[in-house]
Amino acid sequence: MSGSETYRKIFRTIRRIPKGKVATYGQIARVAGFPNQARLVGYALHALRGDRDETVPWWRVINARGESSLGSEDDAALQRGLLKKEGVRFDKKKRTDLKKFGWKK
DNA sequence: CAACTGACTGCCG
DNA sequence: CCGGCAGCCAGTT
Repeated sequence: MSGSETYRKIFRTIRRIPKGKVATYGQIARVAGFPNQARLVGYALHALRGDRDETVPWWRVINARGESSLGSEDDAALQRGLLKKEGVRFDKKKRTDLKKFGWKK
């Protein structure tokens, strides 16, 4: 179990991301109250993989480069698919424009 | 208890 | 634009 208070704040923040927008790990961390701890966000989401009960839009969280940071290209493709369904576009390098689709808090 | 590891990031060259 | 590197944290071994 990873029901720590820290993770809850992170999940709560991720749920605020509006549909059709994406946020970076670092941004989530900052908004949740943990500046410079992007990795912590990555951890929280990684733990989420086993807990499907948590309704968190994990696919709206990407790295600072604007691309999916998932290990396998397979999962990355799935994430892009979910985002594309919400209107987020990716270029041929599989990157998205954070200036345009980035979540403006 | 120390060493590893990983859904990250900013800085350098 | 891209690879390399150190800082950061929590959960595992």
